[in-house]
Amino acid sequence: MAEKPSRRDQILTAAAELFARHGFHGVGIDDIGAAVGISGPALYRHFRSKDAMLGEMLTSISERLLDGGQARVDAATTADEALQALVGWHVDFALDDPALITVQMRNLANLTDPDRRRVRALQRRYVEVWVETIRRTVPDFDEPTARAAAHAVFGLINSTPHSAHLDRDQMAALLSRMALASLTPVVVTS
Amino acid sequence: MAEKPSRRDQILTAAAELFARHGFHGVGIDDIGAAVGISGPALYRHFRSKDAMLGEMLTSISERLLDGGQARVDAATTADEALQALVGWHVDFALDDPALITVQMRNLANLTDPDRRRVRALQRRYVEVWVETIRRTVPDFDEPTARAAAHAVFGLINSTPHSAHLDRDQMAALLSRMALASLTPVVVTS
DNA sequence: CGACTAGGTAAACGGCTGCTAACCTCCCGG
DNA sequence: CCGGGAGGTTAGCAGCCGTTTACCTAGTCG
Repeated sequence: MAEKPSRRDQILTAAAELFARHGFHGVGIDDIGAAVGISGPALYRHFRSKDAMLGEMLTSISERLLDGGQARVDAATTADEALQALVGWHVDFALDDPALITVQMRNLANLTDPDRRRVRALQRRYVEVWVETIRRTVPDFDEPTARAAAHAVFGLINSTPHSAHLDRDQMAALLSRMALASLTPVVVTS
Repeated sequence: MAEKPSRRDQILTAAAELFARHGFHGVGIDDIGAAVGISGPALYRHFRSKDAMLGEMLTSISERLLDGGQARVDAATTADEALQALVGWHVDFALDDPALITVQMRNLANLTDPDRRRVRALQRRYVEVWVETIRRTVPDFDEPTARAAAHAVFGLINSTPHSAHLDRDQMAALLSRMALASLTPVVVTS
């Protein structure tokens, strides 16, 4: 089978890589074309515009994140389990698709208005999944605090692309451990 | 006295704000001018080029981060104290200058080659300060792990700009607590 | 076999944008 | 009073870049 990736998908992954490295405006249509072996305007056989590529890229990322996260939480039986699953899910995503994570973090501002609305809505729902899960395991967080904590954990996990010094498994273990520890309820020490 | 900020500095802070919001390529020379009340090419009385603005901006940020961090560590007497001071320093910086932090995170790729080399060198030295401090308090981290952990903590703290739901002091307390907790040595529970 | 389609090309256009040029106006020291 | 530098202005150029156009293949299918 092997399910050869469609041209559209080839283009999207190549573009994601480039956008992640140079930023949306730092990448030309010709660069993207060259990255998949065709040149320049041939891309318009597959996408209506450069903006449309970014739009499709970001909405699909946001959908995958939300769906996967929701599924992991639903599959968990305890609150602690849910949080661990959520952290593991996001860590895996960030380690397996660093380019996509980077683009999602940095290039929201370059979206078309309607696209940005869509992506923002999806992201908000994903954050809500986190907020609910966090509040179930860390009772001393009120809702705004939990939301801020969720964003902080995203930052922690998404920092991945900048440091590839460790191999994948060690990195996953480290990030999961740090993320969970950062969400530990205050403990009175000594 | 009041030490009125020089025109150069006005321009740099305005530009930082714009770069943070729209990205380097997303901001025009005219936008920056308009933000300080003059228009367009007048900026060239103060900077040699748009790239030079970004260069000066990022090198000064990196220098401030390094110097301040080093000073805090030097002033501390114990290892734990040093780590707390370092975290507090970075948190304060991120909360007081969210635009600068954002630009430093996202726009390294837009620097001129020599500028990028300079900034990278400064950043590396700053990371080294963290690595040494972390390793003094978390003995079970080897050096690459400590480096990865440092980057993760940067990500955690630098996520600030995306969530201003809490007021400054609550935010500072939350971020410091989370950052320190994420660096806690493994504890055998139950 | 012919016609249509999918997917590619190279060439050209048009707008945006960084930067330069030419010029103007304070202000201030001798 | 007057000469020059500091700091503006507007007009314009040059180059880049997203997009359109016109054209060229292969396959595919009636």
